[in-house]
Amino acid sequence: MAEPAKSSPLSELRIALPSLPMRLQEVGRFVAANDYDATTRSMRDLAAVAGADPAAFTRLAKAIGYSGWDELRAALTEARRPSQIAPFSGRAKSRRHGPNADVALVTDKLEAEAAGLPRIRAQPIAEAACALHDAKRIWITGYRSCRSVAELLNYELRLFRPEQVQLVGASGPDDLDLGAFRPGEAVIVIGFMPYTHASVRVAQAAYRAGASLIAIADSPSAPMAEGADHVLLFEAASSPGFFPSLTGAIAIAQSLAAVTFSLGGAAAKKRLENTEARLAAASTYVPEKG
Amino acid sequence: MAEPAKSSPLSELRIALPSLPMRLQEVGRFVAANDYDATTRSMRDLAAVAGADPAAFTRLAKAIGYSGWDELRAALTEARRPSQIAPFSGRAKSRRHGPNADVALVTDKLEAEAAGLPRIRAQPIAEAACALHDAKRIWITGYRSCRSVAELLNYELRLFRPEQVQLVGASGPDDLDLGAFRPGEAVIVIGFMPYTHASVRVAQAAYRAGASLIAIADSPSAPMAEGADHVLLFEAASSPGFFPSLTGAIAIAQSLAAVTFSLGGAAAKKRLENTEARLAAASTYVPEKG
DNA sequence: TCGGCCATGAAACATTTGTTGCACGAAGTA
DNA sequence: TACTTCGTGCAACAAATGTTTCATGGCCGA
Repeated sequence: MAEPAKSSPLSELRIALPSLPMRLQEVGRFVAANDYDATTRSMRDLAAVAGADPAAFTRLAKAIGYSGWDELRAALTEARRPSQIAPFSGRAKSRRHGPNADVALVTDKLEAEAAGLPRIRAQPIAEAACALHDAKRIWITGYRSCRSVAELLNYELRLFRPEQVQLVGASGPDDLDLGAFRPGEAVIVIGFMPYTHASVRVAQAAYRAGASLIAIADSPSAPMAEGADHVLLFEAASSPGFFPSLTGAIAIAQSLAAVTFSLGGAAAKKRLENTEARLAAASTYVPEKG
Repeated sequence: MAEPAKSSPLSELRIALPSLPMRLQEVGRFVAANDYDATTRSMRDLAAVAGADPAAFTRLAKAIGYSGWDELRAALTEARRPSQIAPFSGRAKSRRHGPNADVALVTDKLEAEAAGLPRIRAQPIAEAACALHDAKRIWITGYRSCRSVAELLNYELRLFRPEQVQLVGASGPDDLDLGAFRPGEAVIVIGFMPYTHASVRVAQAAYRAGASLIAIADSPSAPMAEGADHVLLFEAASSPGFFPSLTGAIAIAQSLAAVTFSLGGAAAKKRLENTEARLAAASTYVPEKG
């Protein structure tokens, strides 16, 4: 197995955790979850809160390679120390090569992802949400990498409008759904350059059927945006040569879902609560720990 | 004289500073300048660094109204505690109603989405990408809303490593895949609170199989992160009452894919070009217009 | 100059801290 | 069953912590 990065004491802890005795695991989890208190409060205090023996903390520290709790705590303290340098901002774009070239690439990529978000316009999203709110039925389309955005939107909208939201092509060939569009329904198409024929076909079908068309795209001149009632723009192009950025599209999708939910009022809230209750009853989730 | 705002112990300290004896001023300034060490290291340690008498710290605390150094330190500790709520700080949640309430909501939501991005750490992503690069096979898991992230990652990685990347559960029940994990393979699990049992099961299976485990999660103490070789953190919690934010997870996924591609070098480039050529030949895309 | 006052450092104090030795009990082995 | 190993809680330990006391020395007013 590859040598795990010893970047942070927390990661060392996490790696060793599963191979530890049960009580030590409990304590370890507690430390990982409350690492701030671990650095500030005393071992006995922590033991009292965690409901464990103080000695367990010392044993935990030794089990993962420290000489004692003091040393582990010191490591945690250093890891938590507020970085003396700014996290991002005016970071010099130096060394394109060298040992940390990968890290620089990640940094660049993240910056590129973040750069597009502030330019997203809020007004069209709010208007599109109103259209969704009024729609008797909502169809969602996205191909290739945009499929993930479409599925997220589908998932979130179905949380509170389960019967009225549907992915195009979810229950058979897309073409079957294209004939099902009706006036009073809404069709969402997500895409960016290069545009797939399939998405354009969906948009055209929606237009012809008289459904209100919402396009989430990277350009107002995108072919799916032709005839659209609402066009929500994001910036896909980022670092050249790599995959286009989808964070903007995701942000739009989530905002859209949030506002639509908000417009749904008490009824939507009720539906969401029902859904969550059902999931909880099916014990889908891991119970939260104290 | 107006009672000064007792908002933070540091401000109390600064206010009282000028009226203190000289030595206490020095110590006070030292505490204000090194408040992180003040909360973590011991009084005697601080005294040694500051070149002052340990007793001076006790006297300082009493001089500004605390019962002793312990109490002052406790106050500083609480003031420094990472806020479990509202990294939004002093944002006035004004006009929640009115004509443009929806637009305001969109704006808030978008800001919340963007806020988490700068805090993503690049180093672990680069390390995880190396692990992916070395992996003979890559499994990807995500449930509920995280499924969209998993599918995006799957899509992008398959563009240049089609035979080696696979969604868990893509070709049958998840349980079948869980037994297929092998050492030398990589398993990516994406999730945030509340965590699904299924995702935890996948993580545990990966750990037991000796595969390298990469967790993309909202907390280092997430159950899927236990035993993980790499943990990539994003912030899911945003506007309360609404769906958690996935932009951070998407940004991480895309950075991960980009660096992995970069590590692939000429071979990966070739594969990607082949894939694109095939798509073009199938006339998937709408030709660009001049 | 004297006497009171306060700031200051050093040492002694009681308390709390992290650690370790020990005993008990469960789980595994011969 | 008898023996060993290991995990665990308890209690005692030495070290370190924050606090207090005391002695010293400088400062100002009488």
